[in-house]
Amino acid sequence: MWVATRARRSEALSRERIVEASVAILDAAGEAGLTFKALTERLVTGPGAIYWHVANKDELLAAATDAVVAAALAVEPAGSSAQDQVRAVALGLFDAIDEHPWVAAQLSASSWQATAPRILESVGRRVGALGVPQRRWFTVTSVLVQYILGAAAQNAANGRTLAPDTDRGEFLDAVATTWEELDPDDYAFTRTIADQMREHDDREQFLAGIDLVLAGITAGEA
Amino acid sequence: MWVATRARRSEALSRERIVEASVAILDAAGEAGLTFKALTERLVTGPGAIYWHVANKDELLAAATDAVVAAALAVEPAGSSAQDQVRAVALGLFDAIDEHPWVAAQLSASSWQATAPRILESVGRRVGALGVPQRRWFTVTSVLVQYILGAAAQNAANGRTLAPDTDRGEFLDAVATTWEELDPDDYAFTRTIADQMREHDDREQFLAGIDLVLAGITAGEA
DNA sequence: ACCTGAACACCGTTCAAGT
DNA sequence: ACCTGAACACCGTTCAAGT
Repeated sequence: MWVATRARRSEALSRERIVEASVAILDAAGEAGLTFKALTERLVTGPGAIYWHVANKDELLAAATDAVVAAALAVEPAGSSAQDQVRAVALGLFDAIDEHPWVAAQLSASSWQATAPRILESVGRRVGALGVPQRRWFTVTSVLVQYILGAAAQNAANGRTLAPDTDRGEFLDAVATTWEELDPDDYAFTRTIADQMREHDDREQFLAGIDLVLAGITAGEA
Repeated sequence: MWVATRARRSEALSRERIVEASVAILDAAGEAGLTFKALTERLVTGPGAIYWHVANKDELLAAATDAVVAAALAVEPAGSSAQDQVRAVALGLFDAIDEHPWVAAQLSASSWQATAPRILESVGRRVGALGVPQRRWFTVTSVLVQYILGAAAQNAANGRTLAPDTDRGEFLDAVATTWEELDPDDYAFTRTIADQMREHDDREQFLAGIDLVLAGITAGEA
């Protein structure tokens, strides 16, 4: 009753607990849901207590983003070949951003600078193992990371657009139908691929993109 | 004096003028700068007048984004080969987002849905011209678009981080130095490429990425 | 050192009233 | 049909006061 109660009721406030609560709120309610009111209610304090540990809301978002990325990269990727490991790291980030869609917006914001080395390092080591000559490491790794984050961001954005209860099949069908109804003169191509969009799988397509880039790297151009 | 004055003083309010003013404010002051106060001052009205033409702020941001993207894609890309045209379209978008960095955040937000067909169409036509078999059009085009937007978004984010008066060389040097001071055990790779980051050119690297993807497409994998 | 909570300036949005 | 501008609810941040 004594010690246990104290621990359960209100563990001392800390940066870690604040970031943890922020991630939970962001997951549940999105970026718009993360307010100091929501935070203080969840942590049972006043705003001043939070400002003691964190400079402002931007820093909070950056810290929450870094926490999610760090967790995603902490999983040691299975797969023996360097190619498989690149795919595993890429998919790990893709899934993490898919589960925490608000991360996408943050990664193309200023919090980027703190998290960049983590991602560069994890992808870059495998680029080295791929046999890419050292003078191309920076370029090749940057391209891979840009593709990974770009694709993951758009996937997350698509997911966010949906109301939580919508059927994915219905949604894709609705988008495809919209595309098919576009002006044939201006949108001939988009109309043609509408049907392929109807049946595509996001993760499969993401991996196809990784394979495309890997094929380009192996082809040894650029 | 009579008609001219009326025209100069306050051209009738319209959705178009509101979007135009929004783009100008976003360019000058970023996303945080676009407030209804700033808009009403610039357009010399009250907030109610703006709400008559536009549903809410989100719609305003989406419309501003679409205007910038449409303008970037309206330029007919020079270059004879399909490969050159892909590069030209890609670079057009890259530069547009570089000039209007706030577009980056919007393109991975929900406004995406309205602008997507424009970009798909423009890139996709050249993918067709590349000789890619039709069943792969959707995948290949999506990969290209994801890379283009992902890379452009990160480039824009990097630009935004800088104070407007900072020297680019100094900034890159500072980041590279930070990387070189990372823990050698955890960041062996990142330390190795720090020097390449110091001297890289963003546009060149972006095009190298396009070439990598194009090489992958030509290699015929995936 | 850490926390409280009232207070401040500001923001998006609404709406009754005007023309 | 289009515009005005006061009013509302809410938000991030500060700070004097407490322990």
